[in-house]
Amino acid sequence: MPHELPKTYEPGAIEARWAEYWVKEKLFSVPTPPAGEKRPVFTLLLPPPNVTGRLHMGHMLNQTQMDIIVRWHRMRGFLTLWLPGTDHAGIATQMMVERQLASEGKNRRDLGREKFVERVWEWKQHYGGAILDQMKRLGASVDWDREYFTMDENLSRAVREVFVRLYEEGLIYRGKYIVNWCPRCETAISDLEVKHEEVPGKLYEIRYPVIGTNEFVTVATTRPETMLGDTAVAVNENDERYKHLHEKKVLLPLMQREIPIITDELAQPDFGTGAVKVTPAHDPNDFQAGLRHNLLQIDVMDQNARMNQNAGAYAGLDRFEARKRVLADLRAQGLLAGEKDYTIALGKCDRCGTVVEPRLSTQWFIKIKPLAEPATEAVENGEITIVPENYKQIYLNWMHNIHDWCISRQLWWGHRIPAWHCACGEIIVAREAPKACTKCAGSELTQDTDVLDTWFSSGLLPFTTLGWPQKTRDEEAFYPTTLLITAYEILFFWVARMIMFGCHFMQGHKQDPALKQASGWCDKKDDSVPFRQVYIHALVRDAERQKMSKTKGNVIDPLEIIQRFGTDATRFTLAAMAAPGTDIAFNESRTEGYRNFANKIWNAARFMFMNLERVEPGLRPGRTAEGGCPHAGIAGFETSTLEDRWILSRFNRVTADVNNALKTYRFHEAANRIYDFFWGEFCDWYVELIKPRLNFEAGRDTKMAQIACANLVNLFDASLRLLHPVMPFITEEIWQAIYEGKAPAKSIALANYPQADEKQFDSAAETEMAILQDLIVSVRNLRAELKIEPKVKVPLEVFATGRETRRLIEENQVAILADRSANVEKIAFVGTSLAKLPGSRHTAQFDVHVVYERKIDVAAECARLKKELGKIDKEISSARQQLQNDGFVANAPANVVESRRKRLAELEVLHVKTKDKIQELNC
RNA sequence: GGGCGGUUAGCUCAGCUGGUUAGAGCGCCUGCCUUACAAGCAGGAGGUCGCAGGUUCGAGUCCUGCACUGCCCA
Repeated sequence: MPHELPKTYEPGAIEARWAEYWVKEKLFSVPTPPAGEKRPVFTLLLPPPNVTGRLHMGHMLNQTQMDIIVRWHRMRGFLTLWLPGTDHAGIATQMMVERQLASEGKNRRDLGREKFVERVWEWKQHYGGAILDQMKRLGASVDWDREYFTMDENLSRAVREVFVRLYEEGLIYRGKYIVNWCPRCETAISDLEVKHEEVPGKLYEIRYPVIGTNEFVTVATTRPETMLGDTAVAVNENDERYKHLHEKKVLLPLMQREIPIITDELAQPDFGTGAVKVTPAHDPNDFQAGLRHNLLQIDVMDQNARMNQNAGAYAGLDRFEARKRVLADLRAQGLLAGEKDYTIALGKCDRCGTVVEPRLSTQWFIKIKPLAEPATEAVENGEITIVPENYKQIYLNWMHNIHDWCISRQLWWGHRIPAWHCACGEIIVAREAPKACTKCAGSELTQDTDVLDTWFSSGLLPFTTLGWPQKTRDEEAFYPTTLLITAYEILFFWVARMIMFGCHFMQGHKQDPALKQASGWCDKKDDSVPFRQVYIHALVRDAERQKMSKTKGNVIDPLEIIQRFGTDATRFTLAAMAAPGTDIAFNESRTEGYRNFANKIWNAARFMFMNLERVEPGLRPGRTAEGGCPHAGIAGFETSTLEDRWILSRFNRVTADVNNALKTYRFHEAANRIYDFFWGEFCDWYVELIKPRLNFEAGRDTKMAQIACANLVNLFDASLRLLHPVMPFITEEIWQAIYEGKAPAKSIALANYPQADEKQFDSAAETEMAILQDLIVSVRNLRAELKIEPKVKVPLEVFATGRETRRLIEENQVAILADRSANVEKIAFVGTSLAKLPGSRHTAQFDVHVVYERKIDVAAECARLKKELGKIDKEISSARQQLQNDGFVANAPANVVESRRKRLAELEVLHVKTKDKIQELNC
């Protein structure tokens, strides 16, 4: 089989095959843990993508990070539950199906509510699962057996339960208020669903004649069309300009309606003319003022923001058309006193971009303060930690200024509000449809036509997906969920609401103490929170740092990137660029680089298999004696040489770093550490250094070769496990191949994650290896500078400053002689410094001279040496200055002072050597 | 108006709690098809860490101000 491995890694077929295998084998399904379960648990809820959704880069980043963390926990022996599902996405889904109907020349009213909802379900059956299929292709290791949909019967029942309880507790109320209304979606939306945009506009000044005088009051407004609904003019009580007009009335132009002049703080003397028109039905501030002064509320628009019959002559006009007409008419009557350029903060519907109309309507609201308080405390006192920490303050600020939440939507798709209206006016809120009115016993009850905000149901998911309102073992074991990974954008929409609902409805909940302890959450007092930690990930932008948007046309399709570079490379790109707190400018060249990394791994594997084939089959690692998975480090690694000691030490350090990085969600650090290790140390040095040992020709030491080979395969196995959470596919492919179908687990995903063994840290080996690397690099360097033909072998002269260094170089001559780029013929040791010789290089530990006839380029060499000397001298003076400074010696940690001293000694040696050489060359 | 972030090599970005010589990838230059890999190997050039102060024995890292820039909220 290894013979058949293509020279270039081709991810497509391999990834598809494993993705399917993982799902088919149900590798990531987690049964309800029995009582007495002792393993630590890790629970993660997938932020449900919209059922209408298609995978975009944001999902891909989010899911990559979740999958990394999830696989990492699973491999470390946690009982790891990742719950997938989709969101019914009220407005978006309804829009989708309405569009479909429109193409058939129909609209939802033609169908009627019931048929329409059926139609949405049909649509969902056909197209709804797309994004989950895409997730499967990403390798997301979720428990597909537990997939949820927010409109599922059990979750819907939980939604009704929550609504009824909140209503009974007085935390849900119904009332007529100004809400944000989208005239296109024909529904109310919450404050959060309005996006403000600063646009250039005009501030118009309109003259209202004061009745019984020849005077006018001039009011300033950005929305002249709403004047048709004016029911007062306000001035500030203390404004001297208007004191004489208190208690008077004005005649509203165009409508010829008499309206009072009132005094109210609404009018700021320094804004515009100091007088403002008051339109209680079309502005939230005016609405409040209207209540204060008992003003009429005249609604002049309909649900599509067209002027209605209250707008007199303007009825039937769209609001923007009406504005033009109103202005023209005012101008004609000489009542338009001025227009000034003005920046307007325009509110637009998050979903469709239509300008939102503040509209007076009857809606359901949640009284939020009582819910917000515990949710604020949970974060303040650290029961929930938010990473990166700066989001904590953002969260708290928002919670401190939170407003009541409008939860009703005038849609057909969603959870219908469990309230029934009786002809007598009574409203009955109940879990199931009531038979008769609780007040008049009448049976003519109609259910409220509104549905709930989609976020209302998704806010409940952390507990409803685990069986709430029933008390279940799942809930006891897996709640609170461990972590939430999500985008900043939905911190308020979703995260805050989950915390509020969790703290409220799970109050008093206790997680199974054994599991809680095993999972490391003993220090947490509150088990009502929906999650212990929140990690907020960055935004993925395009290569020019622009936010991706359909309108800009700069959207990068992750599936297309995957197609070209493979899922592993795409995942790696996102992981490697995901430094906490900074946005990702997605750069394709990086992905290309990580595809190359995959190819590098692939070819290293080919090299390994090539050698494995020549060894008895018994050498391949198999099941351990206990029959379980390979242990959590490198098994069966024999350190017989310096490079063995070195790579083992490096592997353990990298393993420690990677585990630490993942612990703190430093994905980029984890990815980069593995990359540097695998490519820069394992491939570039270790594999090269053991090549001489892998010679199986007759007369060679086969025992030595076998050890080298075993080391190689064991190290590879461990490295694959280390990398697996980031690049699940290629690691699975090679890992399975190593075991030739007899792998100790069904998947590398179920093998053990490497843990560092500090006993295998070997600083001495690392220092020695660094000297050896310096020597080899010096020779390569000299060869390049002397322009020696790559094929020509050169003899070397070496002077070692210390006895230890000499021994080191002597003992590792084979390694030096085997280096293809250095291409050394033989090594001769000398007793005096070679630093002065042309064609030599020096470090503080050794001088090396390439014996070669060709003249060096003296001018270039001088330039290099002078530059080097300059650097050395600069560093020497700063080091001396530092060491002469009593404050430094007294205050700096001992190891810092010590290393500075050592460095200075080294620099002094380098100074002498470099200086001598400059003199020798007559620079 | 309030709040938060960014400014480090030609480009895209690392540099966590202040401590040896500021790193990577891509791009660029030079040389190599060396039997794992040209999606590769070897070597090289390239940075007064936005500006000005301050704290400190020591600042890319902490503080203040300024400039430019991005985001969120009202």
